[in-house]
Amino acid sequence: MGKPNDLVQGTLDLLILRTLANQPKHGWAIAKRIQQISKEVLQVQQGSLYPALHRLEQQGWITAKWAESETGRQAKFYRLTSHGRKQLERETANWKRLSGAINLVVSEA
Amino acid sequence: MGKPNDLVQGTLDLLILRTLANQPKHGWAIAKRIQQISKEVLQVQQGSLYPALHRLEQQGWITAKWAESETGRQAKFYRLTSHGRKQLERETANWKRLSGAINLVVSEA
DNA sequence: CAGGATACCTTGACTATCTACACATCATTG
DNA sequence: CAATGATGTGTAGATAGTCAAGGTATCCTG
Repeated sequence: MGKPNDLVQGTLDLLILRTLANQPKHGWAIAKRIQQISKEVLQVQQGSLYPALHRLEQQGWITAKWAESETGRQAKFYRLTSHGRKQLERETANWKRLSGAINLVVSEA
Repeated sequence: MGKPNDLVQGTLDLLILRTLANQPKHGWAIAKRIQQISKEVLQVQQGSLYPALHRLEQQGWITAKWAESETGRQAKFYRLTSHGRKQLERETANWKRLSGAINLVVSEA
Protein backbone atom coordinates (compact mmCIF):
# COMPACT_ATOMS: atom_id res chain seq x y z
CA MET A 1 0.00 0.00 0.00
CA GLY A 2 2.57 2.44 1.03
CA LYS A 3 1.31 3.59 4.37
CA PRO A 4 -0.18 7.06 4.34
CA ASN A 5 2.44 9.72 4.91
CA ASP A 6 0.26 12.58 3.91
CA LEU A 7 -3.02 11.41 5.37
CA VAL A 8 -4.45 9.78 8.46
CA GLN A 9 -6.30 6.75 7.29
CA GLY A 10 -10.02 7.01 7.72
CA THR A 11 -10.17 10.79 7.75
CA LEU A 12 -10.38 11.43 4.02
CA ASP A 13 -14.17 11.27 3.91
CA LEU A 14 -14.35 13.77 6.72
CA LEU A 15 -11.95 16.11 4.96
CA ILE A 16 -13.83 15.93 1.68
CA LEU A 17 -17.24 16.42 3.25
CA ARG A 18 -15.98 19.34 5.30
CA THR A 19 -14.42 20.94 2.25
CA LEU A 20 -17.67 20.65 0.35
CA ALA A 21 -19.72 22.07 3.20
CA ASN A 22 -19.09 25.64 2.18
CA GLN A 23 -19.75 25.31 -1.50
CA PRO A 24 -19.72 22.72 -4.30
CA LYS A 25 -16.33 22.00 -5.82
CA HIS A 26 -14.78 19.75 -8.40
CA GLY A 27 -12.33 17.05 -7.42
CA TRP A 28 -9.23 18.92 -8.32
CA ALA A 29 -10.32 21.93 -6.29
CA ILE A 30 -11.12 19.76 -3.28
CA ALA A 31 -7.61 18.38 -3.19
CA LYS A 32 -6.11 21.83 -3.65
CA ARG A 33 -8.22 23.31 -0.90
CA ILE A 34 -7.41 20.63 1.64
CA GLN A 35 -3.76 21.07 0.85
CA GLN A 36 -3.97 24.83 1.16
CA ILE A 37 -5.94 24.98 4.39
CA SER A 38 -3.73 22.39 6.05
CA LYS A 39 -0.71 24.48 5.08
CA GLU A 40 0.62 21.86 2.69
CA VAL A 41 0.66 19.17 5.38
CA LEU A 42 -2.17 17.07 3.95
CA GLN A 43 -1.71 15.87 0.38
CA VAL A 44 -4.60 14.08 -1.27
CA GLN A 45 -3.41 11.79 -4.04
CA GLN A 46 -5.66 11.35 -7.04
CA GLY A 47 -5.68 7.63 -6.53
CA SER A 48 -7.25 8.26 -3.16
CA LEU A 49 -9.45 11.17 -4.11
CA TYR A 50 -11.54 9.81 -6.94
CA PRO A 51 -12.37 6.44 -5.41
CA ALA A 52 -13.36 8.33 -2.28
CA LEU A 53 -15.63 10.66 -4.24
CA HIS A 54 -17.32 7.73 -5.95
CA ARG A 55 -17.72 6.05 -2.60
CA LEU A 56 -19.33 9.11 -1.08
CA GLU A 57 -21.60 9.50 -4.06
CA GLN A 58 -22.74 5.90 -3.78
CA GLN A 59 -23.53 6.46 -0.12
CA GLY A 60 -25.73 9.36 -1.13
CA TRP A 61 -23.70 11.90 0.77
CA ILE A 62 -22.72 13.93 -2.26
CA THR A 63 -24.08 14.39 -5.76
CA ALA A 64 -22.17 15.15 -8.93
CA LYS A 65 -22.98 17.42 -11.82
CA TRP A 66 -20.93 18.44 -14.84
CA ALA A 67 -20.46 22.16 -15.14
CA GLU A 68 -17.94 24.71 -16.25
CA SER A 69 -15.04 25.41 -13.93
CA GLU A 70 -13.50 28.77 -13.15
CA THR A 71 -11.01 28.20 -15.91
CA GLY A 72 -13.71 27.56 -18.47
CA ARG A 73 -13.26 23.81 -18.63
CA GLN A 74 -15.72 21.01 -18.05
CA ALA A 75 -15.46 19.60 -14.55
CA LYS A 76 -17.56 17.47 -12.26
CA PHE A 77 -18.92 19.50 -9.37
CA TYR A 78 -19.72 17.71 -6.15
CA ARG A 79 -22.31 19.00 -3.74
CA LEU A 80 -23.16 17.93 -0.21
CA THR A 81 -26.61 16.41 0.29
CA SER A 82 -28.56 16.72 3.51
CA HIS A 83 -27.57 13.15 4.30
CA GLY A 84 -24.01 14.19 3.70
CA ARG A 85 -24.34 17.03 6.12
CA LYS A 86 -25.47 14.66 8.83
CA GLN A 87 -22.66 12.32 8.00
CA LEU A 88 -20.24 15.20 8.29
CA GLU A 89 -21.52 15.88 11.78
CA ARG A 90 -21.13 12.25 12.73
CA GLU A 91 -17.62 12.03 11.34
CA THR A 92 -16.59 15.27 12.98
CA ALA A 93 -17.84 14.08 16.36
CA ASN A 94 -16.11 10.75 15.89
CA TRP A 95 -12.84 12.41 14.95
CA LYS A 96 -12.94 14.60 18.04
CA ARG A 97 -13.73 11.63 20.20
CA LEU A 98 -10.89 9.51 18.84
CA SER A 99 -8.25 12.18 18.47
CA GLY A 100 -9.04 13.40 21.97
CA ALA A 101 -8.58 9.90 23.30
CA ILE A 102 -5.27 9.51 21.51
CA ASN A 103 -4.09 12.82 22.91
CA LEU A 104 -4.94 11.57 26.37
CA VAL A 105 -2.67 8.59 25.89
CA VAL A 106 0.09 10.62 24.23
CA SER A 107 0.18 13.14 27.05
CA GLU A 108 -0.28 10.47 29.65
CA ALA A 109 1.16 11.31 33.06
CA MET B 1 -11.54 -5.56 7.52
CA GLY B 2 -14.33 -3.70 9.09
CA LYS B 3 -13.08 -0.18 9.29
CA PRO B 4 -11.67 0.75 12.65
CA ASN B 5 -14.36 1.90 15.06
CA ASP B 6 -12.21 1.83 18.11
CA LEU B 7 -8.92 2.97 16.62
CA VAL B 8 -7.51 5.47 14.19
CA GLN B 9 -5.57 3.46 11.72
CA GLY B 10 -1.85 4.08 11.85
CA THR B 11 -1.77 5.26 15.43
CA LEU B 12 -1.52 1.90 17.15
CA ASP B 13 2.29 1.87 17.11
CA LEU B 14 2.32 5.28 18.68
CA LEU B 15 -0.10 4.20 21.38
CA ILE B 16 1.86 1.08 22.21
CA LEU B 17 5.22 2.82 22.29
CA ARG B 18 3.84 5.58 24.47
CA THR B 19 2.31 3.08 26.85
CA LEU B 20 5.62 1.27 27.18
CA ALA B 21 7.56 4.47 27.74
CA ASN B 22 6.86 4.51 31.46
CA GLN B 23 7.63 0.90 32.20
CA PRO B 24 7.70 -2.51 30.54
CA LYS B 25 4.39 -4.29 30.24
CA HIS B 26 2.98 -7.45 28.79
CA GLY B 27 0.53 -7.38 25.90
CA TRP B 28 -2.58 -7.77 27.92
CA ALA B 29 -1.60 -4.93 30.22
CA ILE B 30 -0.82 -2.66 27.27
CA ALA B 31 -4.31 -3.08 25.88
CA LYS B 32 -5.89 -2.56 29.28
CA ARG B 33 -3.86 0.56 29.94
CA ILE B 34 -4.67 2.19 26.61
CA GLN B 35 -8.31 1.45 27.21
CA GLN B 36 -8.21 2.85 30.71
CA ILE B 37 -6.31 6.05 29.93
CA SER B 38 -8.49 6.81 26.95
CA LYS B 39 -11.54 6.40 29.16
CA GLU B 40 -12.75 3.32 27.32
CA VAL B 41 -12.78 5.10 23.98
CA LEU B 42 -9.88 3.21 22.42
CA GLN B 43 -10.22 -0.56 22.33
CA VAL B 44 -7.24 -2.55 21.14
CA GLN B 45 -8.30 -5.91 19.76
CA GLN B 46 -5.93 -8.80 20.26
CA GLY B 47 -5.86 -9.42 16.53
CA SER B 48 -4.41 -5.94 16.18
CA LEU B 49 -2.24 -5.96 19.25
CA TYR B 50 -0.05 -8.99 18.77
CA PRO B 51 0.82 -8.45 15.12
CA ALA B 52 1.70 -4.89 16.07
CA LEU B 53 3.94 -6.06 18.91
CA HIS B 54 5.75 -8.47 16.62
CA ARG B 55 6.12 -5.71 14.06
CA LEU B 56 7.61 -3.35 16.59
CA GLU B 57 9.93 -6.06 17.86
CA GLN B 58 11.15 -6.79 14.35
CA GLN B 59 11.85 -3.11 13.84
CA GLY B 60 14.00 -3.18 16.95
CA TRP B 61 11.87 -0.68 18.78
CA ILE B 62 10.91 -3.02 21.59
CA THR B 63 12.33 -6.21 23.06
CA ALA B 64 10.47 -9.06 24.69
CA LYS B 65 11.33 -11.14 27.72
CA TRP B 66 9.39 -13.78 29.59
CA ALA B 67 8.80 -12.99 33.21
CA GLU B 68 6.26 -13.36 35.92
CA SER B 69 3.27 -11.05 35.84
CA GLU B 70 1.64 -9.35 38.79
CA THR B 71 -0.77 -12.25 39.05
CA GLY B 72 2.03 -14.79 39.26
CA ARG B 73 1.71 -16.07 35.73
CA GLN B 74 4.22 -16.27 32.91
CA ALA B 75 3.89 -13.36 30.53
CA LYS B 76 5.95 -11.73 27.83
CA PHE B 77 7.14 -8.33 28.93
CA TYR B 78 7.89 -5.75 26.28
CA ARG B 79 10.36 -2.99 26.87
CA LEU B 80 11.18 0.10 24.84
CA THR B 81 14.66 0.24 23.31
CA SER B 82 16.53 3.48 22.72
CA HIS B 83 15.62 3.17 19.06
CA GLY B 84 12.04 2.79 20.15
CA ARG B 85 12.26 5.92 22.18
CA LYS B 86 13.38 7.88 19.16
CA GLN B 87 10.67 6.32 17.09
CA LEU B 88 8.16 7.36 19.73
CA GLU B 89 9.33 10.93 19.40
CA ARG B 90 9.02 10.79 15.63
CA GLU B 91 5.56 9.30 15.77
CA THR B 92 4.41 11.76 18.37
CA ALA B 93 5.60 14.68 16.28
CA ASN B 94 3.97 13.23 13.19
CA TRP B 95 0.70 12.70 14.99
CA LYS B 96 0.65 16.29 16.19
CA ARG B 97 1.47 17.52 12.72
CA LEU B 98 -1.26 15.51 11.04
CA SER B 99 -3.98 15.87 13.65
CA GLY B 100 -3.29 19.57 13.80
CA ALA B 101 -3.66 19.82 10.06
CA ILE B 102 -6.93 17.90 10.14
CA ASN B 103 -8.23 20.17 12.86
CA LEU B 104 -7.42 23.14 10.68
CA VAL B 105 -9.59 21.75 7.93
CA VAL B 106 -12.37 20.69 10.27
CA SER B 107 -12.59 24.11 11.89
CA GLU B 108 -12.11 25.85 8.58
CA ALA B 109 -13.69 29.28 8.41
C1' DC C 1 -15.79 -28.88 38.29
C1' DA C 2 -17.70 -25.18 35.73
C1' DG C 3 -17.07 -20.58 34.46
C1' DG C 4 -14.68 -16.33 34.03
C1' DA C 5 -10.52 -13.68 33.98
C1' DT C 6 -5.88 -13.61 32.50
C1' DA C 7 -2.45 -14.36 28.91
C1' DC C 8 -0.57 -15.87 24.56
C1' DC C 9 -1.28 -16.26 19.50
C1' DT C 10 -3.06 -17.22 14.33
C1' DT C 11 -5.94 -17.14 10.29
C1' DG C 12 -8.79 -15.02 6.79
C1' DA C 13 -11.09 -11.28 4.94
C1' DC C 14 -11.71 -6.61 3.99
C1' DT C 15 -10.75 -1.89 2.84
C1' DA C 16 -8.39 2.44 2.47
C1' DT C 17 -4.59 4.34 0.65
C1' DC C 18 -0.52 4.54 -2.29
C1' DT C 19 2.16 4.44 -6.64
C1' DA C 20 1.86 4.46 -11.19
C1' DC C 21 -0.42 4.81 -15.05
C1' DA C 22 -3.75 6.62 -19.09
C1' DC C 23 -6.37 10.16 -21.25
C1' DA C 24 -7.73 14.92 -22.47
C1' DT C 25 -7.75 20.17 -22.81
C1' DC C 26 -5.71 24.68 -22.37
C1' DA C 27 -2.03 28.29 -21.89
C1' DT C 28 2.59 29.49 -22.14
C1' DT C 29 7.06 29.41 -23.97
C1' DG C 30 10.94 28.46 -26.93
C1' DC D 1 4.46 24.70 -34.11
C1' DA D 2 6.06 21.59 -30.77
C1' DA D 3 7.05 20.87 -26.09
C1' DT D 4 5.84 21.60 -21.42
C1' DG D 5 3.20 22.29 -17.37
C1' DA D 6 -1.17 23.05 -15.13
C1' DT D 7 -5.81 21.49 -14.95
C1' DG D 8 -9.02 17.79 -14.79
C1' DT D 9 -10.89 12.97 -14.94
C1' DG D 10 -10.21 8.30 -13.97
C1' DT D 11 -8.28 3.03 -13.36
C1' DA D 12 -5.14 -1.06 -11.92
C1' DG D 13 -2.25 -3.32 -8.89
C1' DA D 14 0.04 -3.73 -4.61
C1' DT D 15 0.26 -3.43 0.28
C1' DA D 16 -0.56 -2.94 4.98
C1' DG D 17 -3.31 -2.33 8.99
C1' DT D 18 -7.42 -3.71 11.35
C1' DC D 19 -11.24 -6.70 12.60
C1' DA D 20 -13.83 -10.92 13.60
C1' DA D 21 -13.37 -15.21 15.09
C1' DG D 22 -11.11 -18.73 16.47
C1' DG D 23 -7.48 -21.70 19.34
C1' DT D 24 -4.52 -22.90 23.62
C1' DA D 25 -3.51 -22.77 28.44
C1' DT D 26 -3.39 -21.37 33.42
C1' DC D 27 -5.37 -19.57 37.62
C1' DC D 28 -9.03 -18.35 40.87
C1' DT D 29 -13.62 -18.51 42.66
C1' DG D 30 -18.01 -20.34 43.72
